[in-house]
Amino acid sequence: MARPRAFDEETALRKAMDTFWTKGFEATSVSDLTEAMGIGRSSLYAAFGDKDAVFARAMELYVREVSAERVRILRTAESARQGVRDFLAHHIRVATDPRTPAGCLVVNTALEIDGVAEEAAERLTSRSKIADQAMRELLERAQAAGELDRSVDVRALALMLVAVSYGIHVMARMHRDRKTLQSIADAALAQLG
Amino acid sequence: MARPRAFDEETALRKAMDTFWTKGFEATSVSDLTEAMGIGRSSLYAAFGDKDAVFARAMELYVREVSAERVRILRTAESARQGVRDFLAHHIRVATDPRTPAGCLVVNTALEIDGVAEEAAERLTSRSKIADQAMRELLERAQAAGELDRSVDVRALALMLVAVSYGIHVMARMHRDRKTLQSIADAALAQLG
DNA sequence: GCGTTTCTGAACCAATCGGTTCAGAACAAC
DNA sequence: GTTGTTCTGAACCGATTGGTTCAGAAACGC
Repeated sequence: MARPRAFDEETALRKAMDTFWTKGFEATSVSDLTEAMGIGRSSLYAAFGDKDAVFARAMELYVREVSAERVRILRTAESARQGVRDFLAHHIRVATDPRTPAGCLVVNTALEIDGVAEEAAERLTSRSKIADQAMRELLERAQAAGELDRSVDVRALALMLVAVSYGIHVMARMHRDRKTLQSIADAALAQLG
Repeated sequence: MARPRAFDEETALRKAMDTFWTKGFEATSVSDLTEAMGIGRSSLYAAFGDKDAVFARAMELYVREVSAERVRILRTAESARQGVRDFLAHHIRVATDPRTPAGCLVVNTALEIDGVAEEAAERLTSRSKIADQAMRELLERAQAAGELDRSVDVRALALMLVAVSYGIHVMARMHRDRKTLQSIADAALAQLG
């Protein structure tokens, strides 16, 4: 029995996510946030706490909607080749989608926040390990199935493929040319026959 | 016939470079700079102009000392395999050197500055293309010499290897484990037989 | 309608931001 | 030592930062 919130929390959070994604954490002021989210200052503080909390919630949203899909792709893949191809294609699609900011929020902030906020960096690190692990397990399944040679170091190869996805996001911030990024993914795929 | 500068410009610039490298452009205040450089505020403005100019000069220094060496490695390599190995090894060495901040100043700022400062982003982009080109030319030489199969797309492979180097810098900001990064480089090298 | 609760916009806070000014110390040439 | 120049530290600037407060509008159950 009270006045209901005039804005949808998730909609507002999505706007905040876009802002952080585009400008980075440090360059985004609370005024930038309230403007993008279309809410007042006090509403923001009442609903979320402070700027750090908004960022944490925005990152949660990103991981839930974007990163999680990639892990799903790896876990449900029927072959290493198909899984890696779809994994990289998803990275490229998000990185170059004109409806969303360039690159990847996680990669952007991983490079920005370290050396400043220790805890946030650690959260990111542990999150990134989930994808590392999913990639490694996919390659191990492929090795067991005979798709991949027993002699290859799956841990190293898994991390290398994840590194390529990071590199794609860095390049997406520089030129944002879909075809170029796709050719990079193809070159990486050559590793899998 | 005047009072000489009490600080060495390049030494001070190197300190500024480290600060930007560690904290990023936005998170670094002018006070951070003067403290790290060991000079007064007005000395900084008299000698360099403003914060943006200090950053530009620091970036110049980085490119001159760090990036240029990588291009040299690629241009003087005797084989694609040796060149790429040394190229990636240099990236890893710099990214994990305890005497310098983690990662790569160019990669860090490429992700931070875009969408904020257009011109600076463009300068970075054109700089990065120098390394792209050197890598491509190395692979083309290898192809002409028969080291690399004629069927491979050298442009794509070159960009893929550069993307791996970017990915290595992202990972260096996350964990900074030299051995892990080296194994990634080894996995990428497998592409060259 | 009423009363209660919660949200909201605007005013406000100290602190810090990038940037400027200036009086005087420090040094080189003579 | 004097002169002429330049560097330096500190005080200062308006603007903006992240964050708080509060009076009143708005919406619910009744």
